[in-house]
Amino acid sequence: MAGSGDGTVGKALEVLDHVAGFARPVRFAELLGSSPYPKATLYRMLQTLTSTGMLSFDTDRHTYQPGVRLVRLAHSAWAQSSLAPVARPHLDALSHDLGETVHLAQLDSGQVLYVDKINAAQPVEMFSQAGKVGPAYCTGVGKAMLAFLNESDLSNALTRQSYYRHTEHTLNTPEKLRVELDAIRNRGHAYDREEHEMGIICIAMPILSQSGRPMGAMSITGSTSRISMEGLESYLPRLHQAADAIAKDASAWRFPDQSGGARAVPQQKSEPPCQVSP
Amino acid sequence: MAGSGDGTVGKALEVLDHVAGFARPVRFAELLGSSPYPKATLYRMLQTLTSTGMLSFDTDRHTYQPGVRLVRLAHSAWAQSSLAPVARPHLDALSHDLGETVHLAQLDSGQVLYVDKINAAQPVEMFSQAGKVGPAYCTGVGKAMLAFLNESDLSNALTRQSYYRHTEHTLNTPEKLRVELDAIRNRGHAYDREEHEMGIICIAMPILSQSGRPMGAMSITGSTSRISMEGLESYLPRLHQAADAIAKDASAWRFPDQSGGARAVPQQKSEPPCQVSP
DNA sequence: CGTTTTAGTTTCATTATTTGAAACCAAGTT
DNA sequence: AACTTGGTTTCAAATAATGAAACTAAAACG
Repeated sequence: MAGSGDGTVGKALEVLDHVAGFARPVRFAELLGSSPYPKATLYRMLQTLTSTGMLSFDTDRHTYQPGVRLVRLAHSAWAQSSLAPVARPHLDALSHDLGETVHLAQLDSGQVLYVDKINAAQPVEMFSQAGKVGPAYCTGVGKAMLAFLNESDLSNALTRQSYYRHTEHTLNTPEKLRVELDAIRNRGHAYDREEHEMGIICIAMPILSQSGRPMGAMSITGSTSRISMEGLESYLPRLHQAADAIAKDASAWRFPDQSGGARAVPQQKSEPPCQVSP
Repeated sequence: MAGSGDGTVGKALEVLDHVAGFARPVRFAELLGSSPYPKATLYRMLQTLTSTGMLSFDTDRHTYQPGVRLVRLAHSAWAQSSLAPVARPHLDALSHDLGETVHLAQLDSGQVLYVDKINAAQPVEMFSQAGKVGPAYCTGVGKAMLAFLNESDLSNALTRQSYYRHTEHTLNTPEKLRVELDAIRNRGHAYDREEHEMGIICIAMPILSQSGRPMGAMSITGSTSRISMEGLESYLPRLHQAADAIAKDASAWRFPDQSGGARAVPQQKSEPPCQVSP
């Protein structure tokens, strides 16, 4: 999707992804070794990304890592997304009623991106959970979304899966997966029968737009030691209701204050209307 | 910092900020009206940003907004930052012991960027809190960090403040602020006496690196209806202890598994080692 | 202690990309 | 049907990115 064809900016963002992909601070030489770009080019790209705050450079350790500017931008992305903020109260209610862990995910270039999580047991889990990516072919939310993709998007997505056999239950070929997706489409919801991680099962449901496109998916997750698939299945009506409600809210949703007025000026930095406590 | 001088990538990121700054979906024409770039240029930049997933485009409404790819990148930024993940257990403990709300912030181009929050009362508050930005000149954490900046960074930061008078207690000139910062430097901690929001007070302390540079700041916040400044002040020893502990951990911190081995390859997309539940 | 490696930075002529005025197109309006 | 508003494409000129190679700093070595 990105990269070749998107000019200099695309390349720079590839480098950014590359750095982020290491999931730890990384040195120039390491990046160079696994980069298609020649020394000087990579060097200057890192310079640019650093000076723009997308990367940060540790002068002591000589390492690069994703910069804080991203956190700021991501907040804006999350808050404006039509799904996550709207879904939050529904997820809260669901998790509270059932006492189970609830996930909300979207599809991002063939992968599952978790955009929210309400954990029944532990208290908070911020970014450390939202923003994580996972495989689509072997998770409940992933399969729930894939099942409702149109053929062209689906075949595209299917080629992007690794089909790594995480457990003995993993559907590890596109063929097996397609059969499962057909079943999910008919049934309206998906299961994860320890396909990603032994001991973890879930029941998931897509959140569909009016046009039938999957905007996201939500799941109720449990460990086999605590709950059976039948137990999860008993939550189906409640899950269905929540998914519908979210779909309705998200579709209806127009951004607060679409007010016309003259040329609106963007919220400038550190301007009056601030909402954060000290 | 960014922008002019950073070539095409810098310009593209300026546009990204511009879109994010609106804090709502925006149309092309709106952006054009408040942009220094000519039509065609802006148009192509938006195209590029959209095709790279940094922006998303709503085809129905013809609006742009920050894209989900940012959420993914930000997760990586947060998880790798040497401060936030390390501080988390300390903040949890502090908030739990005291039953008060605790913030963790860093300075980002003269502004306060909240990177974590433990809320005593309400349960979860994810992204909606982390990633938010606020003013430095009228918040406890902001002043705590400013006070320990070196002169050149400080004078730079001081020019970037809006000095908007949020409340009657706001220090609304650089001069008044400098006097306060001197006091904070001597005292070692900062107060927010309803300077940002009436009814909200806090006590804040910087988290200093070995070299004395402020890596971040943390605060204990309360509403005047529940607690007095004297009440907050009684938490000082505990706050001091936590700030020291975080500083120590963050300084000592080296990224887990700096393991040598051959050329390490970045975690490729949807590869085996996945940590997210379904 | 001087030498060799390794890691990171800069140069500069070449090449490719970005730029933006203007033309164009497609909906809606009057 | 003519007009406006909002968005997209063109194309020559201007600008920026490229990368081989030269260079420098700082470790590791002998």
